[in-house]
Amino acid sequence: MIRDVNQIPDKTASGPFYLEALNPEQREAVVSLDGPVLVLAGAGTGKTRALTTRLAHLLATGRARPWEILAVTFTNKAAREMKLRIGALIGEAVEGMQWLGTFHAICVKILRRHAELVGLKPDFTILDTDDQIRLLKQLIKARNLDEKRWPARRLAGCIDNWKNRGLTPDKLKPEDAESFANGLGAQLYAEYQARLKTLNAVDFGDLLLECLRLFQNNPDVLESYQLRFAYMLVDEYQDTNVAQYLWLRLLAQRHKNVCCVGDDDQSIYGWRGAEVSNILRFETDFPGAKIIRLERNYRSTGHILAAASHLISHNDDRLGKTLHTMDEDGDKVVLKSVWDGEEEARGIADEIEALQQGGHSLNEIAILVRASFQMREFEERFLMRGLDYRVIGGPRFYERMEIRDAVAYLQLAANPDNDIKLERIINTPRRGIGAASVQLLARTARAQGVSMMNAARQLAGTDEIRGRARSSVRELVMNFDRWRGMIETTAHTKLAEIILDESGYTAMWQADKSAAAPGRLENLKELINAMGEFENLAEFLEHVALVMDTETNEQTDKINLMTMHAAKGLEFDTVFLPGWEEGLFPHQRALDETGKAGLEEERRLAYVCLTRAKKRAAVYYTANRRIHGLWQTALPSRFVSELPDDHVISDAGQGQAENYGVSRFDTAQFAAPKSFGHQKAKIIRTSYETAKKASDFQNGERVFHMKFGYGLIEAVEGNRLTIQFDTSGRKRVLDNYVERHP
DNA sequence: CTGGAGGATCTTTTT
DNA sequence: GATCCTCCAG
Repeated sequence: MIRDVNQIPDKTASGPFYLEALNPEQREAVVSLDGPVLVLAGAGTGKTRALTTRLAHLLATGRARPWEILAVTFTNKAAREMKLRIGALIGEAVEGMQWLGTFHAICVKILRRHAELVGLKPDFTILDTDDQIRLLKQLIKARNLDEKRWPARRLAGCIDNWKNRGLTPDKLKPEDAESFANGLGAQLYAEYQARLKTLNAVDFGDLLLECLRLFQNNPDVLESYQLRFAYMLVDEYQDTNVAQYLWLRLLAQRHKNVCCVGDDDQSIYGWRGAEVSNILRFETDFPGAKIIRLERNYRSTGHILAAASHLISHNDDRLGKTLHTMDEDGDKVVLKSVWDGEEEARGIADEIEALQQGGHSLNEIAILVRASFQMREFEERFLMRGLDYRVIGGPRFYERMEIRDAVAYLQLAANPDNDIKLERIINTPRRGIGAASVQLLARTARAQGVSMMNAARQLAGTDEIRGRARSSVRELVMNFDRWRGMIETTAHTKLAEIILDESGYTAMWQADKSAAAPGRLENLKELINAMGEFENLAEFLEHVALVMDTETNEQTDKINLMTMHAAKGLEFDTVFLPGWEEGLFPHQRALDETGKAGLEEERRLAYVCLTRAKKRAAVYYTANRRIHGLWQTALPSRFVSELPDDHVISDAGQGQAENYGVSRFDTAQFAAPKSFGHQKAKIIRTSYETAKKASDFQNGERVFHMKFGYGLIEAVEGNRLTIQFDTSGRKRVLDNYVERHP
């Protein structure tokens, strides 16, 4: 949020009151209503304010009525917040904005209206990831593929990837299909899609793709939406994937009043299909687009902003922005070297206690980690000290096993033909219906073209299933028939209680002696509670499918603990950044799998983290870290050396670093750094060279690069080569991505 | 069909 | 080190 103290109202401002609180660039972003607009909004530059004001302005000036505006966000949280803030500006009229939501929510809305046109029934179900994996597992098994070598999880990843790129099975190129089971992936993908159709189901990726297909195959439908959406607005544009981009471009063709807001430096979701290039090519797609840069930062003090800006300047692939702050210099970014994770957690807990004693609120303190396993050490330490903390973006409520099971029961009561849900709960709790019986049900259902519930109803009366399985199947069918009959007559919360009770699901957890069981029972109670917020069962189930988080407006004072990714969009007075070590951050896997692009994304992550801090930022790195149960010597992250000396203060704690001698953990090449400041850069360079030897390429050599083709080396700096490529122009690449051309 | 033992695996995560 | 998953014996 913006600190109003720092907003410098422009004296020449005139017009509506809400424009007065904006700086000239923000105001430009608000009043440039016609034609395509790209707002490049740096971290902390009042993006959300500009964006919500723009929407309010559209409505207040009568340029558009609420239902003529399409406003898309990525998360439900962002959609909620936007709605709240527009409401604060314009009041009730915000309720009419029925097209404000996530990409997925908007697509569902459109798809339900035109389901038949894409071969679905309007009550199609939306699969969650569990269901998806289960289904894929069946398909892989049916092909007699080795499940170890080709896990369903990985196929799900591939399919997700393809869908993000807008690739339906028919558009898949052989080289794409190669990524799973030597090309079999393409066939499995096609089978999976066919299976979804017969189940009258879609997965998350399909919501976008099917909507896209609907538009492409039905020009009249497309036109009706193009006409309806007089103005379009997209938040976090740097996070859009290809499918979303195509969807937007199609809808914007008519009025071309599309406003995209984003920041290429904050693109941290490349690994799940986000294409920064969507920002880069905006001007090409929408000729005459107006580009507005928001570069006045209202969040961080001078040193923090300077450190972050300098760090991100190491990236080649960026549009380039220069952020300014009117704020004072403030504190320098603190750099701390510690022995290991334990000392790191202890040190941060100490700092937090000191801040707390100084009257600072814990709510204004955050710890941002690269990987979730790093959280444990902090949680243990905080519990020990009695410091309250909350984990942001941890395992989500609706993703918990017991909640998914319970929801599956409810979905099945609402729609007994939902085979996927039936398979999920048919033997949970254990009722003696094993794999063999389930197989039989599935086979019978398939043969007769009916749902498994119907097959179960038939088989319960024959001898094909024996013993306990048979009586259980019969009982289950009868139960569901009864529960279904109660939907109209019983309050949905009451019905949920009855179902969980009579099915034996509650009893299953009551009998469970594991430590997690009481918590699960609590969660089930909470689920019933949450259902009360909805009118009826159907409404609740639609919500569950799309909105995986629950709103929590917790007011108590707690330290915020989260991953770096979860921190995007948030801000805190004080931010602790532990674990800045090579391999952890930047993460080794990012480097291995996507090379330079991966490194730059990690660097953007560092930038996002630093710019979360308003007043204080502290970076920590350990000399030793235990990963997967093994102790490893850690090298300071290269990002540490990319922080500018002028804006950083090195602090070896209470001198602990000096007191440690060389330990059994130290390797010959690297001992824990003894002091910082001027020596910092040198130590790190040494470690680099041991880790990654200087290039043995020379100027004038001809080389080949996987992506850019053949080229001539023009310069060598360490392991970075500047190459003039024959067809792709001049690029700087790392030497391990090229090979000598004979 | 169920439960226990051994084995592989372990970044980030929204919808 | 911890957890989730698979396999196998009962």
